[in-house]
Amino acid sequence: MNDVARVAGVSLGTVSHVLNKPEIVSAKTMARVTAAIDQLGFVRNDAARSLAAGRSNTIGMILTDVGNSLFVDIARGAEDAASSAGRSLLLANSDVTFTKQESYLDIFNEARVAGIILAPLDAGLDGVDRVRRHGRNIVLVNYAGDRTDCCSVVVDEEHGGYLAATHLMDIGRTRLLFAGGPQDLHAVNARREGARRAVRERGGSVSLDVVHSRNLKSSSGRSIAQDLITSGALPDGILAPADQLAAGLIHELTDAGISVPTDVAVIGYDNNQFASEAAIPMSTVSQPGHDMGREALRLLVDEIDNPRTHEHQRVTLQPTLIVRRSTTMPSPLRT
Amino acid sequence: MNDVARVAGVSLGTVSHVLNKPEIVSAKTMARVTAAIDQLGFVRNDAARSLAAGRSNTIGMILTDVGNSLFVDIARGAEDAASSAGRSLLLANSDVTFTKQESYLDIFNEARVAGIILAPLDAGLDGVDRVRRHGRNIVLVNYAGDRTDCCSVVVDEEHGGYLAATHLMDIGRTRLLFAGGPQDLHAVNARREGARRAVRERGGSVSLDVVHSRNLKSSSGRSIAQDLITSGALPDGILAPADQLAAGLIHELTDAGISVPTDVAVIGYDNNQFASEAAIPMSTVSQPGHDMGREALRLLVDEIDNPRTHEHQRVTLQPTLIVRRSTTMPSPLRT
DNA sequence: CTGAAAGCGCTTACAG
DNA sequence: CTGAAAGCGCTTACAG
Repeated sequence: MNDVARVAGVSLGTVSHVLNKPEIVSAKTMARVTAAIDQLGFVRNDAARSLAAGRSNTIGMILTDVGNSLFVDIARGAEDAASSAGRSLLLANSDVTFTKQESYLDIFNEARVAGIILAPLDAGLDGVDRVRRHGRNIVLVNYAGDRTDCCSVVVDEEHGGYLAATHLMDIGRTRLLFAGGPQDLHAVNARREGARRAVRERGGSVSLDVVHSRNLKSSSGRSIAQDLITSGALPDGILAPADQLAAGLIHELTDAGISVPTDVAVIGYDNNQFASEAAIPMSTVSQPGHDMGREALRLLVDEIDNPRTHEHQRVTLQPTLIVRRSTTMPSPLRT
Repeated sequence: MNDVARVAGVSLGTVSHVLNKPEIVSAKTMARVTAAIDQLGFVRNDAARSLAAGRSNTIGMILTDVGNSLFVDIARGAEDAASSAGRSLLLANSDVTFTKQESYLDIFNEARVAGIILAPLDAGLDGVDRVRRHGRNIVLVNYAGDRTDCCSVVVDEEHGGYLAATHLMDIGRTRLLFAGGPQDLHAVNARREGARRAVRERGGSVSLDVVHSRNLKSSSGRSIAQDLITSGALPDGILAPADQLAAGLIHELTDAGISVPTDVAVIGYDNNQFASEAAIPMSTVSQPGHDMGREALRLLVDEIDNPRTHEHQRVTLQPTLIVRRSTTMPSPLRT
């Protein structure tokens, strides 16, 4: 920047002004300085800028699992909102690992980012305290426990389960199974409760069984399906709290000659990319990932820009039902 | 850090030493300083550190498309290697958009990261020059054009096409079709050439037709399949240069009552997550994403640490064939 | 092994 | 509208 000032024949402060407050610089000076910048190929040193200004322009985002398209959607939403707001977004992948989440929190903290968007693991929100203690703004997305001391954007998981169960009952299924999922995942529990409520409200003779599994992967779906087949007591509608799990279920059922959806209708959760690509396109509950990311970034920027007037809030978005062939009676004639 | 020095009763420089060169500090001083750090909850300001040291500890990585699991694997590989090397990795998603790629390049350049790993678009490598002119280390991954002035990690795309075509011929297919893909994508062209070479080398009466498509999405696969069905001239083996495309093809063929793989064997490319989850698990060519990321980071760190002795090199990794049901004759009896 | 001091490249009141 | 100067929080030779 010194070089730029020399070449342009102005002072250091003036160069800084054309970069940060172009509106207070005269057109002539402006032109001289930008010419010098171009000529020299000058690129502002952001480390120095952050240090001098006491704040940075970039926002850090920590995703639970970039292999899950929900988080990719969230990142895209945040990215779109960030570029509209003139901020840059840097991503980190905690990869469902608590220590990685904590470590990235520290990295962003050391980098003095303007704020952090965290999609936290259920495992714990200790890091949030640590970061907030340093005055760093943080907003939680996708899961927020019961925290009210920072902004958060969550999805109504209970409603998602409710939607899925209601849909299965609407197509006439009466022996439902909520299949799989660890018992200690907040989202899974909420979805299960939503399904329970739907069945309760419907009344009548609809039953809802529950089985658990170690994780939400397709292998768990397969083993659940095998157990069902062995037991001989098949449900006629299955709710899986994840598309992967549902894919494993469908796979194994179909292989055993059990027809999906005729014998058993299956609905997943998350609307992952492959849900629509499968040979039996999968019904699912879709979470508004893009909106989640956008909202989270909006809240964060408000907190950064208006530290005095900002009030923490929890934004709850609604999931939507997506009906595909895995819960649709095949029509005798395809159009 | 001033506060830490005061509380510990040592000088500023000493605190810096315990953070950066713990081996030259006495045990007693070390203990006093770390105690003070804990007590104060001190977190080093990375902006100041980068500025004073003239270099940063973090590495920036720009991915073409985090929605594609290949890039997620690359990120994971780089992340693993980075944490072993004591560096932190920050991600950005160019989302197959050239302007975003350029903008992130500039952001990392402004941030004075220690180095950049770029998975570039075919669209152009201008930004690479701009960044290198500022002395920033950069390594290219997945695609490198013909650049030899920086390190790169690529996959032998031609060999991938060769593997796929050879496999189809090995299972007795003789009327092959290389289906889809824009004509201006380097990777697609190389895969097609590999397939051609395989057919040529095999000799005999195997034919290889080629059709193009606007993109690599499943909708393109569907429309290609429709055209084939309409024309009535079906191949008995199809190579698709992307799993998505293959999924669309399989979908549409199956819906029309054409059996995959009995009538038409289909092989995809990339080994995306959904390839194994599909109702007809898909054969595909797998790229070693994790290794690509790891290698790229290794090359970058070598360039950063040994600027004098470092020599640019291109590492070419080999893809592998993954055979699944979409190219396997179904056995009459399942075990 | 430790301390004092210069300097990294910016921003930002403050004068003018 | 522009310039001079202090200061952001560290690192790093250099003495001792």
